[in-house]
Amino acid sequence: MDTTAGLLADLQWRGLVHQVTDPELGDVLDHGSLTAYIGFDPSADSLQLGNLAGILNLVRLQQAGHRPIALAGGGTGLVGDPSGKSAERSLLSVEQLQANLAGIRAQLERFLDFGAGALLLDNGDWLWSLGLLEFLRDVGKHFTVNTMIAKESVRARLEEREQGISYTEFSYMLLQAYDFLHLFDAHGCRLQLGGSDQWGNIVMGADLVRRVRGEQVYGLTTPLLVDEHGGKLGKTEAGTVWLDSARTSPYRLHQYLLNTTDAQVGGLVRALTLLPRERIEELDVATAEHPERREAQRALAHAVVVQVHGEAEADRAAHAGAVLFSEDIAGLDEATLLDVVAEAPATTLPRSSLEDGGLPLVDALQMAALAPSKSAARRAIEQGGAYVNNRREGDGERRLTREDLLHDSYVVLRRGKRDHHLLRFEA
RNA sequence: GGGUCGGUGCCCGAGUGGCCAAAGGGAGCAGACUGUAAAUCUGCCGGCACAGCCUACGUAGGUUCAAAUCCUGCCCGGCCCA
Repeated sequence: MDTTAGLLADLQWRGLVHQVTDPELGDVLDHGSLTAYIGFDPSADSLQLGNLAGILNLVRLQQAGHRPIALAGGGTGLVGDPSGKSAERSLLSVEQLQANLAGIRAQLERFLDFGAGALLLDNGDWLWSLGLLEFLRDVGKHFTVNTMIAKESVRARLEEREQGISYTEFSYMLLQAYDFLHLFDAHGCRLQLGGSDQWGNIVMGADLVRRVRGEQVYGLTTPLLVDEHGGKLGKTEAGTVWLDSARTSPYRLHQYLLNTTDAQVGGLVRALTLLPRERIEELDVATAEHPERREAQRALAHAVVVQVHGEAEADRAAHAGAVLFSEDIAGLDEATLLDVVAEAPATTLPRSSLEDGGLPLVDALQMAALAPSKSAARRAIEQGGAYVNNRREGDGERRLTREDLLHDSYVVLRRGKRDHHLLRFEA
């Protein structure tokens, strides 16, 4: 890894730097080894696509010779961060939290080399044993309520007429500040990274270390990645895009990224892949000159799926997509058909359901979860948004019969342009 | 604890006895155009046995021929007072 260009400069070029507590951070990073951390929210048992940018920043740090710490918020997760939240969060149970931490741990191990110095810590390890009085005297004393209520995340909630903020969430920022102090003491950690919504929390942590230990530490935030509609990256109407293949299949992940808009793709390639600068600049040119080829989108989708699920899964996802969107399904031989459709969700039904006049297409669409209700399924059909074996159907009364079976066993349903589902009929 | 304002469909937000499955906007879905893009245009957007019926406006009751709209209890939240 070429570090002479400067790690911070590279991050800036990638559009991953929103704010830095001190411009000298660039020099500090380039002249010596630093320990840095990012906190991950354990509100689910899997990380999300949006977390990938943070994970990769840790990877970049490690590759540049620094020591990354991934901090799972097992303690703070019990309290809930008010940042960016308009409403009070519901509290997680301890058991739920443990399960979530285990899932997240497994995912992080794919990216960071914990054998080579990287650390994975759970702040529950020190927050659980922290006494209230000790905390109030040692930490609370260093902050005035005045600055606390001035924080954007708190002020928003104070001004909001319909929603207040509980004392619990109000205290969150102090806990996070304490984390930084603890990591500084225990591991010499001098840098905290986070999304731009973490700026306030990060600054408080850096302040605390400065006041209590008289040492200079740093903070860096990355811009929040958003999709073309200004929503958080990886949040779709169908749900969150997860890094866990059981929640979001590699195929779905691949498709999600392949559909990135031209305007967005450059930024995502920079943030979500470790591709070298020259390669990324090639892709920029490709997008500008031949947007219809979507080379950058393909590279993005491929790179991300390789990182998250491995080479084989990435290839399968790409191949399946290519076939599903271009060729005539009915013409495929059985092996190819199954191989391709294996990437799409599938449902097995008894063969007998095709008897007695057939299975109403409306029911089939609903069972395949391609429509939330029969009414919606009927509408989709009548509007021309439903396909059987990739042929459009317009009749709301349509029934599936043996005539529709491919290779005597399968029916491929499609809703709209891109949602496929395999029905497998067995005796 | 007292006062006061409020809880409407995925979200925001109108409605304040019938014309309300509930204006408007956003999100979402489908179709056309395209490049499995963006923008734009069109349609849809509670459910079902679908020209009809059922369920819905925090919750439980009540008044009325008729309630999201009126009354009462309860739950939840904001603000103010203690």
